[in-house]
Amino acid sequence: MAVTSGVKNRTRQAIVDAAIDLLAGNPACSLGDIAAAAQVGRTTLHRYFGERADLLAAVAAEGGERLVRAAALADLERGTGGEALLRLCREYFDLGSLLSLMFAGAGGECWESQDEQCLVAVVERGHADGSIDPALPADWVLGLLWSQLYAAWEYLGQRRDASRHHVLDLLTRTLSNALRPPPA
Amino acid sequence: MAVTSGVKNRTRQAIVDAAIDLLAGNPACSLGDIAAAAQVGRTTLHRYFGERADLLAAVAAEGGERLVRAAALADLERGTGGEALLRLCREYFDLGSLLSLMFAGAGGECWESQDEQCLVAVVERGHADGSIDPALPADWVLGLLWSQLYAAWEYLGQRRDASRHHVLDLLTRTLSNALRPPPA
DNA sequence: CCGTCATGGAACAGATGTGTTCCACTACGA
DNA sequence: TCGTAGTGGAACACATCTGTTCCATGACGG
Repeated sequence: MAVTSGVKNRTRQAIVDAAIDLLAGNPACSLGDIAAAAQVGRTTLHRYFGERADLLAAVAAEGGERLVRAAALADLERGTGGEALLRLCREYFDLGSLLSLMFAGAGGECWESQDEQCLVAVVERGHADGSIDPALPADWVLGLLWSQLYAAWEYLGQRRDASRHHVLDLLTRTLSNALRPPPA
Repeated sequence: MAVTSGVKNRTRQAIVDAAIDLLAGNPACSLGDIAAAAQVGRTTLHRYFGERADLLAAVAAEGGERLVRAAALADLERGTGGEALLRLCREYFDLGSLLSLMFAGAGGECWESQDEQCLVAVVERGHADGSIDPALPADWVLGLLWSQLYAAWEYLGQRRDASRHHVLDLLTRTLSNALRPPPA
């Protein structure tokens, strides 16, 4: 049951990708719009995802995978907690419209459930090694990470003249400053 | 034409208030839900706001007024730009669910149009007087302000044990750190 | 007591989205 | 050439939201 036809896989992926892009802009968008964006008939979409909830679940699953992949690329075990968090931030920034989806979709309930614990551990490592202000609770730090990521993504979308690299630089600077512990 | 009946004013205000609360949680919520939340018949709601768009416009107007009022309370002319921005942040924080609405409603297009310029001036004052890192563009700083406000509001909503004052303290600390210029 | 003011409920038509069924078309391999 | 897999279009019933109309009720002042 593992490998379906290559065509089916590609169609399914096209639908999920289109769904992520459109739902990021408008969480209430219609299935017809998604099908059109995926260049697929609405009938075909329903063949892959019987109900809207099925598609949303697939989107959540895909989003979760991308987050896990990004976290893996960030190599969270290396260096101080603060450094690891900044690397993670850079990887997350590449996720693009998925970032908007996290905010629109009730702050992301599902895909973070187990990943959350892992990230909390990184922040607490930062608390211990002095790279993150211990006065900032771990979940506050993570909320900060997400909100600044979203702000950066929006900023990039509105100011087309700003280069991706420049925005990432601003993001890194403000986030690392925000987390920096007081000079003791 | 200025003063309608006191009853009408109160009913209208109740509808707008309910709309702000519900739309903040779900921008696609139905007029029936809003009417129910305002403890008003759907007929009455339609009597005050012929179309959904009319209600949304009233919500935007009310939101704009609240923002302007908050900005006035912050006394933006006083002190350094950085200090003024932190005072503004504290005032905005009291706006509650309106914060969520700003993000859900496409990042707030209308009510900021003229206010935006005023806030940009405050940030630039901060650039000049050395209280805000000049490497951070003004609109980046404002985007940061909004995103952290949203994060703080969400944090307060999820962790009911955290006191309003404590969250405001976290917000102030991280925001002022993020904007602080490098030690030169 | 009577009129009006503000309201709520019921019912309706129209629009939109959803989920389903049925049929036709194309590509591809046996 | 034939059968199958994957697809798209048309049509349908169903649900929800919207905007409107009509009528009944309670409050309040003259």
